[in-house]
Amino acid sequence: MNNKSAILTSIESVVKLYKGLNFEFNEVSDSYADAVMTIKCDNAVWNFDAGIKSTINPSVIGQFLQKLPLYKNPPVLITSYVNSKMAEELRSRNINFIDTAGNAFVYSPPLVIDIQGNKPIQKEQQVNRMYRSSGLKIIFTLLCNPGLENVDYRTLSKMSNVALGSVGWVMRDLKQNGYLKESGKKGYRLVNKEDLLQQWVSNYHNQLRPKITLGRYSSIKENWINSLEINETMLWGSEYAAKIITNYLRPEQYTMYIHELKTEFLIKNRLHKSPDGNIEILNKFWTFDNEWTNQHVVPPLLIYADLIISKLDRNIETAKMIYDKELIGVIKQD
DNA sequence: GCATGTGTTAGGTGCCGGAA
DNA sequence: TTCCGGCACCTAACACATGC
Repeated sequence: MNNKSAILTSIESVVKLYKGLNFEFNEVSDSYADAVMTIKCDNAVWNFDAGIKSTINPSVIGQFLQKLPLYKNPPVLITSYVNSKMAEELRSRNINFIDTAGNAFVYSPPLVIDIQGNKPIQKEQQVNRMYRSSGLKIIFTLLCNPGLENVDYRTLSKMSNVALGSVGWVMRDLKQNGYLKESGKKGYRLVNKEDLLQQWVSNYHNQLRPKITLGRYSSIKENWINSLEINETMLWGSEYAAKIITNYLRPEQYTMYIHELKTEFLIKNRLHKSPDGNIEILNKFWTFDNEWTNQHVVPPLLIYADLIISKLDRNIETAKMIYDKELIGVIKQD
């Protein structure tokens, strides 16, 4: 049983406790929904397109919002646990959800379900190493460099900037989770990349991004962006990178990925720490170059992830453009 | 048989969260 | 605030495979 089926099985036993309502779940293999949830009450019937997620965080919400136009029925998020803060945010955005702890918000008048305050019944499952920071660095390298799954571990460790010892553990997890399949003479092949990409985006926000964030800055220079001294270790991410590759977005936030942030760089560009600044600097965690490096732009996967996390409509729209233009071709090569 | 390349793993280190 | 234990990650050594 995969993770989604396990969550669905738990949900089925939870919703039996909702008196007067009959729930049915039918798994589907659409590009947007994982299942169709049907609620019956007296003679009334409601259908919902369900997205099943192992966790809920801002990036998952972003991905969910990106797919909204595709849903045929009102959508509902099904997950293991939604904490009270996240539940409040989902309610405020009118996003339906049900979790395995028994919390739910389903608003489709006259049907209204709003159950709060239930705590998770079991401790979170042991997290795979592949979704820890070192694992996420390796997966990022693999997703950005198709065919790299058969290079030796030392090369992969250098490109991903993780220790050699970690590579073996992560590759083992990728095999165990069905993302790395033996393919005869060709060695191993990365499969199910679309799911892996979405998992990467979700976990990047929680696990890796906080560790590589160096801080927020503002510049005291007017028109600083035009006089910025760019060096070879600095790449644009998020909104400004999206502007460069799509020419669609007008950036309000500026995200830089820098290999080693040096004081001279800050002094030259007159950047100073500011919690509300519109310049965010993060550590560039990978060492490989690709076609985007010359344009001082991070790989599209990272731009996509940062835009999705922002949860802003225009950014999500741009993320979808980048997904369709730059990512779908790579992940469909199974 | 030796050199080199590769994957595995034991032990050390540092970080983080919870308890006092 | 400090201490402590658990955990993730890294280093370095080891074993094995391969090619000359």
